[in-house]
Amino acid sequence: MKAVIEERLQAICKQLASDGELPEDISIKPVLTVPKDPAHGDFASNLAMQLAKPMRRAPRAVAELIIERLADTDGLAKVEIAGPGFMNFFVEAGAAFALIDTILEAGERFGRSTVGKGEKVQVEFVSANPTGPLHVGHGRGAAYGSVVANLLEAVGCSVEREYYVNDAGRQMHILAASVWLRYLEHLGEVIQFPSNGYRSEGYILDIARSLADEHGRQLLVESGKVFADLPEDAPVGDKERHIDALIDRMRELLGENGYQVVFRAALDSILDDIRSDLAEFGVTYDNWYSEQSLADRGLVGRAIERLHEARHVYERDGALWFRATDFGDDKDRVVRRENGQTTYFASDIAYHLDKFDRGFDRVIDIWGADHHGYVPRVKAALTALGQSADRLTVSLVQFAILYRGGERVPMSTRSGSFVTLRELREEVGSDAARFFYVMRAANQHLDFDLDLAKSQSNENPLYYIQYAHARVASVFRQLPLRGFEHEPEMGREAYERLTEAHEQALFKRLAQYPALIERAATAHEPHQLVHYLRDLAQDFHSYYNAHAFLLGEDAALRNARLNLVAATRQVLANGLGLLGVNAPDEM
RNA sequence: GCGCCCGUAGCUCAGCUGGAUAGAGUGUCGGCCUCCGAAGCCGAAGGUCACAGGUUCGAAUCCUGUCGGGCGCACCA
Repeated sequence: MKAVIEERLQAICKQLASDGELPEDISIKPVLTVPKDPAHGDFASNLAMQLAKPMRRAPRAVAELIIERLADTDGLAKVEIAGPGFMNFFVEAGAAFALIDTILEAGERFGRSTVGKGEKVQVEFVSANPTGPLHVGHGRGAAYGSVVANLLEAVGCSVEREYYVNDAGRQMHILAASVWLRYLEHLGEVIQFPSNGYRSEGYILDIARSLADEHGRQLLVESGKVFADLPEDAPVGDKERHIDALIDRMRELLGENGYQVVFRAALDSILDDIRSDLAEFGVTYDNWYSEQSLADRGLVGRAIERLHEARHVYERDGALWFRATDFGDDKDRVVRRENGQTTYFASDIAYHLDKFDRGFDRVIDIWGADHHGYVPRVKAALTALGQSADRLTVSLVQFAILYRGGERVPMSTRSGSFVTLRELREEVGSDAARFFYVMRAANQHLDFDLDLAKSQSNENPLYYIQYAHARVASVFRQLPLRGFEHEPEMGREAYERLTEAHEQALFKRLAQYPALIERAATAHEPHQLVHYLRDLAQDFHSYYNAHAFLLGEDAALRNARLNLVAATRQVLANGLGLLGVNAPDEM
């Protein structure tokens, strides 16, 4: 019904233009909103106020003009002019309630649409360095990214979910060296652990042990040979030099093949862990994209060449710099270091070029908020290479702070006191974790209350919503016990009798669902869906408490109500489904 | 110093891209189970939308400045 009125208004605008009332070039898209106050009708429009100026008429006069031309719209009971010039639309009861049938027929598909027109969208999220298990910060990105992907899919985009594996950087070599040292130690060597290696992480020991199980003593080298002549691991200055020299020595002693054995063992083990962790969290990917593969295919070199051909690079101090300041960044950026190695940024340019080469119309990157300074340089590089940077959206996810017993849970990666995503899931469950993560806007700091997420009480908004769903299921379980059955056809004839305020409110809420999904999807804002579901659950609970609607002897009315309630359950289930949260029939 | 995010009820947050009397949860106070699940419902109290200007029919929302909080500012990834 909403769409029908909007189309009519659009047509009227065109008429007005052709009648010379309105300049042709003006483009106003009539949009109906759902007023908070039911007295303001089923829908409201501010169109008359927007047209007032170009038409040089008073808003209320414009409204009258429009209403005259709306006279014969089917299903429209009346239109009122209110306040400064709002038009309030009242829809005929029967016409409106037909939506209940639409919901029941569409089932799981209700709320899905094709407004995305099959646009190819890539959502890249989490992409944490494979140097250890995911922690709670990554969890928020995982939940957010997967729901954004679900939403975009729901509005008809063709979505690909990707994890960018940073398997090429120096951190990975440090990881491999750390594993190797633990392996040597496991086989009885006495080692000196570098202070900036992965020293206290327990999973390093596990990988080292399984390395020993699989390869025995094949990778064993006496520690004397390893550490001879290495520069000191000074507390302040020489850490970097020390570990780099250690890595070089390791490659020398093991040979490239031996080195790769350790490297792969470390990477594969950690990646497997991340993969299963995310899968248990309901997050799956279409693609795991290796950073190393970019270099292997020569794409990093090619990207730098392209920048060079476009004359956007220059040499200084032996390094090659991209002139990012020409494209809005505050500094120029190094793409190839003095030592000849390309930077992470260079890989990232190649990576983003490749995304567009793979044919995505739009690319969404979801990053932790601490990377925000990185956005301008990536966009600068894309612009410099003739790509439209508008097609890249970077969503920044703010940090989550855990609270337990009213106290902030200390989290620091280096101290080893961080909480892993796995621990969080085990403590509160995947449903609660996902729900709480996306409950707030992504650009909002999140206070994650562990006690609340665990509590099975009215304080917990997730339980409130799931309870509404379970309650509806319970109603339908009760039916046969009371000698009734649900006859949708009979109910269909009695929709105009759903006149209670609670029924009207509940129905209106259901009607908003498709538009809400569209908004949440285009704005990349899952929290809108969370709030909607909370409101919908509240409408249902209020209705449920106000009327014993199962008990009446009036079969037609009872079935009309059952249809309404069944539709409510369907929308709750669909919404929770997009959040990746269970909709239980019993709790 | 520069940049990004944020500032709304005691607390945690919405506010649908500028609309009608700024809303929820929680907490506080007071009610509701002989009846479909009380994990629920109903009501009350609670606000200088950080502050000061500006834009216009109309601003929590847009612009400028100030104050306060968080995060960045590598030839690391």
